[in-house]
Amino acid sequence: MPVITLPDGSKREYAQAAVTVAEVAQSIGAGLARAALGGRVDGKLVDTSYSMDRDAELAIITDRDADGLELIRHSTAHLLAYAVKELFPEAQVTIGPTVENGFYYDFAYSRPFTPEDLAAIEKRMGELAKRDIPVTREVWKRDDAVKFFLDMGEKYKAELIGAIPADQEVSLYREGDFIDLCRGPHVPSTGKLKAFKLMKVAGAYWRGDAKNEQLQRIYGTAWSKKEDLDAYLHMLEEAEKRDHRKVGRHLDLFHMQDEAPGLVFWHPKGWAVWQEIEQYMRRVYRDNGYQEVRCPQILDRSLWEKSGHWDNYKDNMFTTASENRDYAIKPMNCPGHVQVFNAGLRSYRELPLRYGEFGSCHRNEPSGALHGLMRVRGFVQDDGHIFCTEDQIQTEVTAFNDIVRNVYADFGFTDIAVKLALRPEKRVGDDAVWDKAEAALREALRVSGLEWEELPGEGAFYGPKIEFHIKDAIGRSWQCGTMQVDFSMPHRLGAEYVAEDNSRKTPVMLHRAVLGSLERFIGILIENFSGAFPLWLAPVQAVVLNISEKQADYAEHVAQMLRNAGLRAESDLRNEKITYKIREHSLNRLPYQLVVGDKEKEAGLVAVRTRGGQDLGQMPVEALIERLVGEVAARSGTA
RNA sequence: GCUGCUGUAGCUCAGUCGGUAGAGCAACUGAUUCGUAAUCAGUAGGUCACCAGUUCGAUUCCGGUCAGCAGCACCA
Repeated sequence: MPVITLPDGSKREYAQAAVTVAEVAQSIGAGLARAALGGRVDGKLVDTSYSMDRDAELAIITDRDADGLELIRHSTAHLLAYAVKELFPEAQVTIGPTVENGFYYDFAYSRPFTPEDLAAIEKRMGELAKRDIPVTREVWKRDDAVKFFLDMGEKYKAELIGAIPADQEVSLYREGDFIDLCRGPHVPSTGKLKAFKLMKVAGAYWRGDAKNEQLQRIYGTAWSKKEDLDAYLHMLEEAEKRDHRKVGRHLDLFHMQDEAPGLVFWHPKGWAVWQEIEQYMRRVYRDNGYQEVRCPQILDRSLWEKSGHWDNYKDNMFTTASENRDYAIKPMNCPGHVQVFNAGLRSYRELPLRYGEFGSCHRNEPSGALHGLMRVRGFVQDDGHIFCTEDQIQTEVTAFNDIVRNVYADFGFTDIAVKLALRPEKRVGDDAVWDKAEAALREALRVSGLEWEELPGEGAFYGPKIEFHIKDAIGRSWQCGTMQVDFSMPHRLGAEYVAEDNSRKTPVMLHRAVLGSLERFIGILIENFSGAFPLWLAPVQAVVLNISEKQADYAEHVAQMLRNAGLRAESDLRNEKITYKIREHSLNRLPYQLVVGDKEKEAGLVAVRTRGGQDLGQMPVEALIERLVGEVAARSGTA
């Protein structure tokens, strides 16, 4: 006679020996019974058919819960598999998990699915959902399940089940003629799935390993109601509109071409943005005790062998040769900075010694990885290396944590996630060194009061790293900053300093970058602002528009005054109607449009319009300059 | 790198069931001198990504190469 406690604290006692989630929902109300997708019993997610034979805490899951949406997505993945098996009986099922905004299901099939297949599958899914077929759970012995799937010719599924310990029972879910191994839980019937859409088909490796055969993955999105689905599809359109490749072309910031895959041609306007950022970061270097250096692009192979890059990173390095010597174009700046350190006899008194460089690096990324500015083969990092003692690590790392957050705030990013990537399989240095390095970063994060997520196996080959991820205006996350502790490379490259006791010691090296690749960071900025850069970053900050030819000289005079005040200003003297010019500059995201006609010319004024369409009225040129200079200094002015 | 798709004017795209191509915008010329998101008229612009093959003839069909897009793998 179980007593069920509901989330509001109320208790319900049931006369029978055991009661299901569905029965509890029914006893509360018919509406809830219809809405119930599953339950959470003592914190564990279960089906509505789950039976409770003792006292329990129960929350009924509906599509209003985040868990309910997960259930819907997971069940929609199964519905997809159901439809595929009906239409393509030879296709073998594998796995179908939920992902952000939806789900996917991987199938083994003799050929890729076409867009027409996708449409047919989606149609069948709709029909199956409409028939409101019950979804039921069964518990089988593992070996029975393996045999069952093998007999059906589902070798992938059998392999998955075979990996489960033999003494364990497995759960299978049946809907109509379709049966699938699954941990569950699932919605009680297919009719609960109302808002879904298949998005795309792509190859994916069995068990995520490039050495295995490639499967056909179908991606879909699913929501609890149609309005949510529509809103999501609309968001995707918005993201497409602000795609940096498209915006970059439209705003004439940069281009890329076939002869230089993964490499960027920066146009004057894009380079103006770049320079603003680079000069800003140069001030950050200066204000935080860094000295700027510059090292060669190409270094002899022997140096890369010593640093460990030749063994661990060769596949990604561009190499070249001359007069019987092999060289590599640098993929990282660290070995160069060690050479600068080594060029003099260092004292402990000089530490910490901080070098910064806008170092141009090249990495031979796989062709399939290239993506606009986000993943390139040639890029510049705001890269720095700190040579210090073990005792100084924590202070340096915590100071860096502050720099990172201040810089991001200046660019308008305040939602920062911190991750700690730990030792990878392919690495230099013994485990004791890695223990020490990982502990140092953990401690520094703790002292900085940051929360972080740990990523085993994701570190650099020479050391663990803190990663800083920023969230952009439409909720996407990007890795930018990094801080890595390296106990290996200084030793490998022979870095030493004279300690207090006159002995020679090896310094610790901290690898760090705030923005990461400038190319990528600018790509992120373009998408974040949708091309409408804040005033301080805008390639052209103001344009002066004359109404007719009579004010051409005055318009150019105003533009010159703005330029004299250090602003990036142009005049647009074309013989076009004022509405034409305004439309064009607004589409080009130009922050301030200054209209001058006879009235303004006579009185020495400008009529100010912002790119948002706001009319600020007439004002003296000096007043405008004061306003703009103030906004640039404050890094505001995103109007 | 793998799988699939794509490559036509500066941009966005149409088209050719095999007979060497078209629109809008942009550019250029002329007219218009205009008050807050598109003035009108005209002109010019393409080795249809590249290389082979089939064919009387290929931008179109076949093969290859390169590049791009989506996903996977990779992202030190």
